[in-house]
Amino acid sequence: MAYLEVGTRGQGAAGAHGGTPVPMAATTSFSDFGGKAVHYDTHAVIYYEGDPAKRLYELLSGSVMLYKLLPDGRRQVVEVLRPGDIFGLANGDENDCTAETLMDATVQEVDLRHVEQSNDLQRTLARCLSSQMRGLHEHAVLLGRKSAVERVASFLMHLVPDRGGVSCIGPVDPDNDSFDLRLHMTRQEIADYLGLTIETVSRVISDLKRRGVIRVDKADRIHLNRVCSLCRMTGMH
Amino acid sequence: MAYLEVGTRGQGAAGAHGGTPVPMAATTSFSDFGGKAVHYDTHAVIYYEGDPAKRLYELLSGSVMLYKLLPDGRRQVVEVLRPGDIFGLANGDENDCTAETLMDATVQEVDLRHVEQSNDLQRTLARCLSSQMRGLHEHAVLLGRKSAVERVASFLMHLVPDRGGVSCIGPVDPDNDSFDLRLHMTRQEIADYLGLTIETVSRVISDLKRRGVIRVDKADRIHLNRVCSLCRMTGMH
DNA sequence: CGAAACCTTGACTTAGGTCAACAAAAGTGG
DNA sequence: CCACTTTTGTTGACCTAAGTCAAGGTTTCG
Repeated sequence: MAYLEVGTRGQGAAGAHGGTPVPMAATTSFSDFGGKAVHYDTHAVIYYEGDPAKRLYELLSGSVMLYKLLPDGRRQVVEVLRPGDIFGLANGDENDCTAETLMDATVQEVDLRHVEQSNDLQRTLARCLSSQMRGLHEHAVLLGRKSAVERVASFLMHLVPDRGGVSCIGPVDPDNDSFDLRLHMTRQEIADYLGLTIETVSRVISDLKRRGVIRVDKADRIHLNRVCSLCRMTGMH
Repeated sequence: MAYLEVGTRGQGAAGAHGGTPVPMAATTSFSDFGGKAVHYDTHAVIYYEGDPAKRLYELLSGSVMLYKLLPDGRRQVVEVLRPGDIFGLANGDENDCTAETLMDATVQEVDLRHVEQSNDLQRTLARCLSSQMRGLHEHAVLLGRKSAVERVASFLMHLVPDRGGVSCIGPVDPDNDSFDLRLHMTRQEIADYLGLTIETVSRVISDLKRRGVIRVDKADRIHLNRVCSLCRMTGMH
């Protein structure tokens, strides 16, 4: 296991146990408090739905999806996590989702009893959860009310930093409103995330291609020709 | 506006039934820490999506829904809250949803700055949020992967205490597996919650009636003839 | 190279949406 | 208490977006 302390985050305030009162202005992170960093390969399962929950996890690098299965095999990817997100939550004592990596990932694992005791961890937890909750709210709108095109457009827009949100200021260069992105999910994973079938996802992508909004260099390498056009297809403007 | 200080929860909150005297440490509630209890009438808006967030709210009694609107008027009800739930969360400084009562409701309102300072409130917050998060995960499965019948069946089952969950033990009396419930939502609200149209909700209910699974006494008064049958229609067994 | 996994496309089906009419409650005001 | 409007719910006829099934093309990898 090779892990580097992710530098950008927090200030290495003594990882002491229990409620050491840390000046909490800055973005404290789970990695600042005990636990260990663990590396997982692509498509590794970190835990299964129904497993007893004994740890809390913070994603340090890479990407992880949480999904639930219905008994007949239908799957819904419920969250796609990015570094800084927290998972492993359970109110009872069982994990409510399966957690699987989408690419190599490093994860900070903290014992639940430890989390229970630390005021700082609780505080960080509350902040992370409320942020993730907003994401879930927005995703509920996508799943409940958006068309297939709107779903795919929204999905792609989420992969473009600083665009599409409330604070979106439009293209930096008005003559070149393009962006290159990498999907770290297969068509099936995207479909299960967006509540569609693999065929519909494929068809929508082909359609965006035909309309000149995107260019597909490789299945997982997509060039957005006009970010603003795509944004107008999300149903949010 | 008449508000009484609701020191002890009006109805048992999530999980606890009525008379269980709870040890303080385990289930601290927002009402234990400052703020004021406010009463809202049926279909009152507590705040709008986009309003600056300045308070945190705990639902003490009654029922509140959170919803988001798309610019063209499509609505998604994102959560239906029960006593003990917390809302008013915002990661930036704007509320991400509109909060509207479904029936008369009493709400404990705590200033956000106050929440920021209290370790106990942060702890309570983390616990409530992780519980609500599970609900959102399950709802994502409903919205992304379930048929109309499964959605309505799941919705109704959620209104039956102690049934349908992992811990469901089946009917108490094997000869009488019935239950009476009251909907506090219009067909339109149910539709917007389940990601369906009002017509589909109406048709599914008529269909359940025709099949003898339920009896509709008044539009909002529904008698479940066979809870187990209904449960088998949720897609989860 | 060959197998397996993944992606795309076409032809066809269908669950649920749309539109429209009507029925049943629930307010409102005299 | 009764007209009278408004809101809410139901039902039917029809339509369409997305699902299903099937075939073939690409990429990846041992």
